[in-house]
Amino acid sequence: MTKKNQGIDWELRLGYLIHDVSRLRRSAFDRCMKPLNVTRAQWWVLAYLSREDGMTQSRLAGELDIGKVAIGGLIDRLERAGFLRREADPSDRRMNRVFLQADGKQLVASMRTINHGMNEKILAGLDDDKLELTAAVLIAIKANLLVYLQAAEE
Amino acid sequence: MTKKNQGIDWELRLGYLIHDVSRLRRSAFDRCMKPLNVTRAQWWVLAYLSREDGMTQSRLAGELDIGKVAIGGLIDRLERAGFLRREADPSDRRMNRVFLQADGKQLVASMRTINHGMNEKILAGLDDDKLELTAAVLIAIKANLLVYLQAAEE
DNA sequence: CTCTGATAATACGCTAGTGAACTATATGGT
DNA sequence: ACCATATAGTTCACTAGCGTATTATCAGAG
Repeated sequence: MTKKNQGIDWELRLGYLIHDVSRLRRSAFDRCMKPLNVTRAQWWVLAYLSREDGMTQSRLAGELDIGKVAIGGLIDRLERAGFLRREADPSDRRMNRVFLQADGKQLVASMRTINHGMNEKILAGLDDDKLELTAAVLIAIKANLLVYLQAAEE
Repeated sequence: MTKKNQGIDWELRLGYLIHDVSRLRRSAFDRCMKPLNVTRAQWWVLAYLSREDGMTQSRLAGELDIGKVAIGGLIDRLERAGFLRREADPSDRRMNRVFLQADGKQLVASMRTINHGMNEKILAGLDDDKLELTAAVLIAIKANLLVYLQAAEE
């Protein structure tokens, strides 16, 4: 009787919770970043780019796990806003490499501190042990999900 | 040294994880539901409605925590597909009440079983203790987030 | 060298969310 | 009874994601 399936069904509760927390976290994030006039999706692009400048669009899409189309649109908007610029790769003209501009770098710095502050408040009152176990459970779930999605591939 | 802040910063890791799991779970869900030709957002509408038929649009928006515009669009599509119907409230003509149609009820039933099966696979190999603690941590984070968002309100 | 197939990016059309402005209807205070 | 305010829903313009089809370019087989 230590196995699952009687009582509350965690399957559903956890699903709701993860969805909820993720959504609320997004809201909070967006609220923080609003004064900087940049969206969450755009922030991710800039953050990844700051760790490795000059990636191709496809590579970026892969890192962020979104489609080529989505990344194209994001880069469009970020380029229009002057935070980065596209540059055709000289050795393979199919590829665009994406480089942060000065404005973009500055923005990333501001965002990092804001983000850090927010995250601290959000995890207030939770000690490391519990967080560690939670992370482990989430990692396990993620692994299951990847298997599941892989299986449905063929 | 049992307090936080040295070593790995959980703030960031957990953030990524929650985001990831939520996203992957959505993907898995969508893949499951694809044969039924209904999206995740639409499924939520039908599920909530099945618990209390005849809600107003605003009420539904509140339950699902999305905006009036979003719910309007979802209901448009669901109505067009014949899963539900709008009906003006006789006592207050500003309101539309939304009712499941026979097709919609049937769909909800199919979805419940599919969803249940998926969730079981996703939580495979995790015992109740760990899941319980994870749920508790997520609930705490959610509470923090609500406080945080509330605070930023004014 | 050429043709075939893979890859990078884009265009297009869809769902889904946001906020702001608007219309129609209710309701409460005077 | 009337006007101000609040509420329900819609429209519009925007960001963001998906899948499919298209175009340009590259790279390898014959």
